[in-house]
Amino acid sequence: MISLDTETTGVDHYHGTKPFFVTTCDENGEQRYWEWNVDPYTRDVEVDPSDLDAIRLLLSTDPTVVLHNTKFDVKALESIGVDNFNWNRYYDTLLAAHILASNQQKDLTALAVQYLNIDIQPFEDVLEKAVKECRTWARNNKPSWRIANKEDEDMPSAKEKTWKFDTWLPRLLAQEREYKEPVEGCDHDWGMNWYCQRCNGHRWWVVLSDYANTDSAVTLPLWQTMEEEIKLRGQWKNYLERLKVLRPLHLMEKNGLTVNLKWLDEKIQEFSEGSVTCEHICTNIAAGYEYELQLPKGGRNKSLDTFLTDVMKLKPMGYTKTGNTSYNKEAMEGYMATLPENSLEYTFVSELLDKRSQDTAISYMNSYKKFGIRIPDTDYIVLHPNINPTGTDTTRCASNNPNGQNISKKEKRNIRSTFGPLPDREWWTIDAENLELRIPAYEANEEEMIFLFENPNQPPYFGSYHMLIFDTLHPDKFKKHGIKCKSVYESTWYQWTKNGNFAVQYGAQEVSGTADRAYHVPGAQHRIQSRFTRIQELSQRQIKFAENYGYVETIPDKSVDPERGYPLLCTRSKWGNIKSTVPLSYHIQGTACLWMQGAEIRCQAALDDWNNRERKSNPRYRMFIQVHDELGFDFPRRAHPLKDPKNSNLDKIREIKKLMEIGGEYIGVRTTVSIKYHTESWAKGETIKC
DNA sequence: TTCGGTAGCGCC
DNA sequence: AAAGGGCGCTACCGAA
Repeated sequence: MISLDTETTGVDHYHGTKPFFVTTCDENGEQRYWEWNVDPYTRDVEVDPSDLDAIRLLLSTDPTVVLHNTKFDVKALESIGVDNFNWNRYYDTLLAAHILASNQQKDLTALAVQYLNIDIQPFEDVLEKAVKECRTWARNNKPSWRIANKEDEDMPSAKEKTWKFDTWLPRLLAQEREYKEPVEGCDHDWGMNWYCQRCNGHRWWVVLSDYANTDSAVTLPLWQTMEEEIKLRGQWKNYLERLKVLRPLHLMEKNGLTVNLKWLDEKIQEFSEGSVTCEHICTNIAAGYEYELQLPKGGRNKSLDTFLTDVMKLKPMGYTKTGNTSYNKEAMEGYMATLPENSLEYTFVSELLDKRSQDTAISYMNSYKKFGIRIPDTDYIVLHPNINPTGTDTTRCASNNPNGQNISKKEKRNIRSTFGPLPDREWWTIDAENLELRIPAYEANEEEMIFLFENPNQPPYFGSYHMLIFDTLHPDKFKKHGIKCKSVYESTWYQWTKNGNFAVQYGAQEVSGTADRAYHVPGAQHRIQSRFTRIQELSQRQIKFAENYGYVETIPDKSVDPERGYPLLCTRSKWGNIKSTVPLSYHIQGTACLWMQGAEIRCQAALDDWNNRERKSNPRYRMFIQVHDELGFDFPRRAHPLKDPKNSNLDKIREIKKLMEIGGEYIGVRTTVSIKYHTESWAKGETIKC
């Protein structure tokens, strides 16, 4: 068993980030490490091929490898041609940290303190100090060096703490300035000015290697402690299952998703013009009040605040969590509902709302351009959003650089329309249907709801949960129009019913009236809860459990561990008690995302099988994104699934559908998926029943 | 100049 | 004492 860690020139593996330091440590504490120079003008790493052979050889002896954030190091190694990492023999301390304490800090420094009582922070502090000093020196003395910078197009992820991208700098500067190299074996006594009092060596030579080697040395004992603890808590099977999802996610990230650059530019242009028009209308209205308005690029600034509060004298519609008057979307919609439609105030508010939504969309699209990699000879760029399975308090994945999970599908500001398969490819997107509603319904045995989910073709609700609730709240309307209420009240009562349902799903408390306001029906939540009492009881059980133990567990998965679910620590209020809104929400959300995790693992195995059979150098059947309950597949383009099923990918999609839906059987919930087929864009999908 | 908090808005 | 869960990104603003 060895631990392995890499230090890199950044985090953007697809923009030239490379490892310049690889360190390993075995169970006897023997360390091996490889360090390469970074060209300061290009940031290219001058890798020694014989070192690569040594690393490959080490991996080929099939050790069990322990890493902290496996996907990152595997991508770093792959970028320099080391691609024999064995996904069947590794452990990850980041995943371990999540299963042991889902909502606590998970960085190596925090874990070393917590599990080993070792403080490695001083190594990071001294590294930070050295790097920052070196950056300042380099900026002043080597203007053509490529110091990490937010504006550098090969570092789209550089935001704050940019110094972390330049940890290669101290050693280089030590050489550049001809500082004396510390004598190996000397028991260094570092003085205040970086010099060793004993051997006269300069600390910049070793500040990075000391830091990195400490990390790899700590990782093994950390893992051993964590492994024991995971087993002690009866979570070993759940942990092993969790390990399996990293490879599918890794491949998903590598595949990435394609955006049509022309469509993207058109959309940016359209929204930019739209935003300017809104801005003009707003500033003109303000001018009528003799107020020189400076609209913010983001949500709000002082100029806007003053205008809304003091000049137009709008009464507060709601408050931010710190108690300031809120001018968010909800407040704006509140003004629009109460002000006369032909008033200046109404126009101002609606134009401001319009401007904001377009500005948000523009900022997202600009980030796609920043992160996108051009695909030669096409109009497409490809994005590689990072997917972080330990980024949330539950088992949900987070996504960043760029975030692939908040791409607008609103009708008016649809951005998914700029995403789509390459001309020789086709996309399939598969959604779990009402997954987070089904889980509590089946678990609590809420019979009326289960009947609905089991009989999607039967009257009166035809499988629609929203319609069931609609009838509960508006029986007269439902009696009159039946299922047609959906279209008759599309943007009013039906939409409000959906809004209220989501509020309840995410834990809105009855006493707050939040859900009632969303439903536009006083007392709505109470009426619903008295019709569906069992889910309410389930919630109480989860709260009780969380109050006793501090966490909730997901529903045990029979294919993983029939005894134990995955533990999720619950958020506490500032007074230290469990927030009552959390336990059921985490229990359901956590279960839903493990359902998806299982689906990803099973689907990737099927894709591997198909790809191996084809024996092409590039895997042709791939997953490209997951958005919590939606999974995207990128397949070679074949015939249309309805027009020419035999020559289409329909058989493979049927298999995928089966592999996804079977996950419900393991948790006692009937789960179904809906399937869309895309040849042009992510926004345009044909529903395929199969 | 850097950094963190606040706010707003996109997704499920 | 309060009562809507989970995220990431951008802009703004004030303090370090």
